[in-house]
Amino acid sequence: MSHMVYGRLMTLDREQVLRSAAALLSRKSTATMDEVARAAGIGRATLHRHFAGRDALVKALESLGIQEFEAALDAARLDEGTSEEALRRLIAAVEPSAGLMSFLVNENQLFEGDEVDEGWNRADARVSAFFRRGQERGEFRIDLTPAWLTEALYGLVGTAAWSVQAGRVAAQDFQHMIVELLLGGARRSVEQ
Amino acid sequence: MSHMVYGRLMTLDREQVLRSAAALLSRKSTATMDEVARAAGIGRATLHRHFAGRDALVKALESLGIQEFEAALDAARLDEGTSEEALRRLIAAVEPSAGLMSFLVNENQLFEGDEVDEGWNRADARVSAFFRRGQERGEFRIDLTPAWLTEALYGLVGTAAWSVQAGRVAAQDFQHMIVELLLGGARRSVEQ
DNA sequence: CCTCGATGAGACATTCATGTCTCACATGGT
DNA sequence: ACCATGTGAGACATGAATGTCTCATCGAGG
Repeated sequence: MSHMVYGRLMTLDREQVLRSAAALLSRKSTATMDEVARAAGIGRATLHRHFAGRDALVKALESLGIQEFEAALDAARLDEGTSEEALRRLIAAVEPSAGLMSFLVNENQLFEGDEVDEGWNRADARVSAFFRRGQERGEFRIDLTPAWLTEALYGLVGTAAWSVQAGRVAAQDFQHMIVELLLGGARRSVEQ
Repeated sequence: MSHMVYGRLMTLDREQVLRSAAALLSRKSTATMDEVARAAGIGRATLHRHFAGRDALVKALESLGIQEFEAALDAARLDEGTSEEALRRLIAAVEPSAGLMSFLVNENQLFEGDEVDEGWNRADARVSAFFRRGQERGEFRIDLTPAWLTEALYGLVGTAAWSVQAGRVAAQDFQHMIVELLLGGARRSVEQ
């Protein structure tokens, strides 16, 4: 039998389809179900067999994105070392998922009042708590709220992912661009 | 006659319709032509009389956005005073157009290879040149490229506009959030 | 008061993405 | 060799947004 149980683990096929869908939709968020299928190298009918519809596909992508982001949060060990080191680890861990996250953030903006996936709230809380902790330690300035720093983090990750995608900045600078801007800003500090 | 010449100035009606369309589409970028019409307090047929179709409407919005952004660039007098002061003026001048700009930036991402409006290139060049000048003056750090700083500026403006819209941050903090993060970053500097 | 122009409402055709279904085919397991 | 399951391709219905058209109405200007 080629299918295993649906649960914490998913079928290899499903996983691969989801990956290629993420790659495509990160570039072209309005891609058709047919385009998604072609990109995955399968027929549209088969795509519909895996995912009931576009909504189901997007929800699956959302789960994947949340899962990857939370894995990045784990891998970053946000409570170890200085906040700066932790942030560098987080951005590094998040880089492979940046395109998908950018897509999902934009996608979530469309559902105005509707309830957002609880996973996002969990992730938001962890990021926000990280910034608050850094403030309490005296490592982050306190005139920028944790909520704004969290949003700015998402925004910069998305902007960087898109800028790389569009060829406007070098892919190898991804982490440096985000971390340096987020931490130190554009101003050239005196002691530097 | 209720119509004046179409040219540099547009009909008051047209202008107002465009404004309300900008306001609506900034919040809900997928709004229908019918919704746009209702929001403007006119019928769908009338909307089509003003703008041949959705594409024409978006193009008109793009022109409006570019015009407002270039006006903000003018008003900011980017070559007067320190780069920091100039950036503060720019963000202040851009605030009223932030929602529209955010919409247009996201919209432009959908037209991958297609040629972008030349107005954007002009504006991009001015912003990019501003950052480069600041680097040459020693006011901005040189390890972040002008291209990235330009993209980050757009991204942060859009993120801030959306965060305010979503009620996650206070509207009155708009300028401070963007300018401080963009200039100084989140790190608490020693001399502060 | 009358006329012209713009409008709103609605009918209508068209296009496109979606979702469902059928059928022939191939591949893998028995 | 046989059978079953998954698959691709295509036909088909559906719904939604778009674009076009007509017509009755309203209002301003002559």
